Amino acid sequence: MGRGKIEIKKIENVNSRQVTFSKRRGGLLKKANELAVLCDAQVAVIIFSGTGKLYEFASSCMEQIVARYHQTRGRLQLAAADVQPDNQVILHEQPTVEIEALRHEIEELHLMNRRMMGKELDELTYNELHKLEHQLAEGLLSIKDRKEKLILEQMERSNQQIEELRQQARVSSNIENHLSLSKDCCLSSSSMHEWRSKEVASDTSLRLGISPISAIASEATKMPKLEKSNDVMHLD
Amino acid sequence: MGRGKIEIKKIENVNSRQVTFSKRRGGLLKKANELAVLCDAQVAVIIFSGTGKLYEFASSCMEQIVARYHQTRGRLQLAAADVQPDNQVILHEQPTVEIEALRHEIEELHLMNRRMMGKELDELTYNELHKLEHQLAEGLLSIKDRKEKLILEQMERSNQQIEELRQQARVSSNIENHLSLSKDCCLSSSSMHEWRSKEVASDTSLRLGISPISAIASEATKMPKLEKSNDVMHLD
DNA sequence: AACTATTTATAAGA
DNA sequence: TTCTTATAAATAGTT
Repeated sequence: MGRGKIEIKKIENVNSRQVTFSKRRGGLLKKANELAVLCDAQVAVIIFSGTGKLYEFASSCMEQIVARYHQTRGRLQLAAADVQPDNQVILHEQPTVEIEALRHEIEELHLMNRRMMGKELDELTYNELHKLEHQLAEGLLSIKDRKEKLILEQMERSNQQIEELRQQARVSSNIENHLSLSKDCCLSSSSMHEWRSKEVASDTSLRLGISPISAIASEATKMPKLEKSNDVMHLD
Repeated sequence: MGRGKIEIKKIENVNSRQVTFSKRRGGLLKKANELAVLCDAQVAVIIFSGTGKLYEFASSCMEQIVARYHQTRGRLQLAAADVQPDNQVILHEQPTVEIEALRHEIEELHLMNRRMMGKELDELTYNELHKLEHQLAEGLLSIKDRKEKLILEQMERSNQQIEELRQQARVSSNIENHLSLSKDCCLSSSSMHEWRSKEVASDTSLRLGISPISAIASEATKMPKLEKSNDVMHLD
């Protein structure tokens, strides 16, 4: 992508190597971010220049991504080692040591979770608190967006259903009956909380734990308010 | 780079998200390699798809690059990749099972973390989203409170210092000198982010991973705004 | 640091 | 999925 094609081998001219590094580094980090955002992926990039300077990108916490990498990789390595029992197995950890490490990681993740819930903040610096706040605020927005999307989808489905019922009613000339039915199927606050997105709902989603809310907080579950009134929602 | 321009935000259509992920993942890994070769840099890329699948590139050994990253960051790597040649490597059946269980737990915690950051929400029901939102909102409040507390504490310390300096100034009858000094020690936006709470700050707090902002996003670190002007803050 | 001629990546469509 | 192709982006070489 330039005035001429180049072959991919080390650029010998120090100066143009430096320039190219600067340009392509920016390009790589930008693309890493785009991939993470567009595809909801977790992406980490670490770059050390020839002179030892560090550049990095992490779509979320670098430590967490690296930890996840180790944890995923560890599993793969173990599986591979089980398949191919070598004579030299020095890379294997003693199980108790590995268990210790995993427990430690679990502790850290629990701590992170508690902090996201606003607990155990005492040891964090102002700067860290600020980042945490920023991240939670972003997460909150995504969650609100997703909720809104679910509502609108359900709305659409309800409308379709109502339309079908209306047409049936017209055919059977029994209007009152079906009107009372349509009242039941739309937007009661008690049924709202049971909605699921069509395809993806499964048992596992429950197991994968939204952290338990305190008993008191869960009592006061509120009806979501729809800020934007939408044409689709007007049933007439 | 395609038939049309797209904006960089999460692709909602699951299918095209998958396709784009596949294409861009390849592109990113290719470019990572090119940067490493052309510019003689050390490059590592870690990608987790939304479904948890791992993809990676490392211009040399991933472990080595990550270790160098940690070293540069001035932290020890506590991950499970600790290799210590042991003479006593007895594989019991039970530990393997326990390790599997621990890893499973870690996966769940990672998932929870990502969800709190507003990722991977697709499989959650409306009800679950609502609880999650509520919890995050509460957490956010706690964090804001804690930040405010840190600010007020710092404020108080600054005030004391200023008072001391004032008294010294009065004693030495050299007022102008100390006034200019007091100006330096209060509330510059650049120093704000470096504040630490007095007793509890420690190295370990960093390791416990508040997420670093993405390289791109981190350029635009903002000054926290103080919504509430407080008497304590008025130094005169 | 800018500027472009080109190459490369990739979005949309088949 | 994989291929194709029109178009957007990245960037090599130049100013």
